[in-house]
Amino acid sequence: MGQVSDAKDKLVQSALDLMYSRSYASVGVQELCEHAGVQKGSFYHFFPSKRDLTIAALERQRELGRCTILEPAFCPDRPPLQRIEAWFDRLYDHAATMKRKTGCVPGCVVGNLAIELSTQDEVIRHKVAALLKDLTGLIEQTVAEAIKRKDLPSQNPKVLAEAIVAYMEGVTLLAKTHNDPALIKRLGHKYVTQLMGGAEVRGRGSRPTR
Amino acid sequence: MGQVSDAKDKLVQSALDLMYSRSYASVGVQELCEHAGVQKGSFYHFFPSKRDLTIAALERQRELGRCTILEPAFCPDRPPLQRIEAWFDRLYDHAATMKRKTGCVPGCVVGNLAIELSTQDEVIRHKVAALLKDLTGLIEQTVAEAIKRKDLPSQNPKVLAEAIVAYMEGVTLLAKTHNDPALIKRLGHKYVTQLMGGAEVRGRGSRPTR
DNA sequence: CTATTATTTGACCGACCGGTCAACTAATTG
DNA sequence: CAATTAGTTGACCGGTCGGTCAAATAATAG
Repeated sequence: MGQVSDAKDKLVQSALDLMYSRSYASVGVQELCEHAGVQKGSFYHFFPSKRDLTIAALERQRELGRCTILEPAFCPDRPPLQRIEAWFDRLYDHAATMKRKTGCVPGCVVGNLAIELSTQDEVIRHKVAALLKDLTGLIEQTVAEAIKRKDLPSQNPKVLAEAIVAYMEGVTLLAKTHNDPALIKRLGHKYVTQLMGGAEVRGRGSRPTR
Repeated sequence: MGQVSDAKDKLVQSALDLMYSRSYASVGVQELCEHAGVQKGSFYHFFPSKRDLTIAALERQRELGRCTILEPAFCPDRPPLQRIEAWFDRLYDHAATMKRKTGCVPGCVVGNLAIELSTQDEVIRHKVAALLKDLTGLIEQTVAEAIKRKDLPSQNPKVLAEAIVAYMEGVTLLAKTHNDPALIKRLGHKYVTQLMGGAEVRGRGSRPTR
């Protein structure tokens, strides 16, 4: 009953687009509405506040990231260490595409909001932390598998996964700061491998995938 | 001639304090002035814009970071790899202190502004990039020394230094997101060492400092 | 057709934003 | 002393901020 609408979705997508390429604070409700082609009243019909829209946008980012980056890279018919390589490859491709399209390397949506809002908004901080925990879980499974296959020396997969996520966020931050996607390529594969203690050759092509 | 004033310094320090514990956008010129005990007109007597104050604050942060973190940690009578360990130790101490004092882990001033403003303000982006380049240079010298001493396998010190700075920013980001200084301790020493290819023992106590 | 419900509209709110300015005060110089 | 200069004051500017609301509209259910 009543009319139906895609305004909610459009608002969520606009929030993701605009906040990703700039920042939370620099995107006003006004601009959000214009970008989504929606009136201000409709905004507050669907979301009690700008913060709530942001939470929804983060939720959407979780799905989007899973479909476009994580699932393709962490596809189980690749050996585990190559999944992580493929992940960094995709991050590089994404950064390069964004730079080509917008002139800027926008970094990581999650990391961006984490840094901008963690000290100011506990609700958003928790949401962001949850997304990162999820990601860490995925990495943990992957390295655990690599350890089981003896592609990696025996070690605590949970802490290692945290380290890898940290490294990925740091590399992304540097790429954004220098506005240079090449940095991701340069700091990708090799150093993640070293970070894992996987050193020079170990685990490379233990299945003939390269 | 004319009266003298410490308003400029007070404004710079206030900017550093406030923007560090929250964000650039969330700190208004008004609040900045109140915190510094200065009138708005005085603000614009010393700085043409909020952005210029921010640049000055970043410059101050360079000196502050050098004195309180970098110089103590990278003191040359420690072997090079231990300097990097000492660096992460100091970062942990700092985060823990901030958490105790303010309830929040504020992350890294430079990384925070990098993420918040890199896509929006080229001037600030360049300043931030310069500070990170400086830091990378210091790390590069350090790892180059370690390589020369054979504490580290032969490799490109420039790229390795970038990787270490990235890792440090990433760890700091995670600590801020989870509001947990312990994360820095957990992800510190061990994984930096691995990142460098310094693996388990190599280079540890090659001078009897432990 | 009527009642109900979901959505849309756009004017409006007080607060705050970054920035300007002319008048004023205090210290120094000759 | 007067002149010069550096710093201070606080009112003021147009614009934007996040958020509210009452009335209008469109789709469905009975």
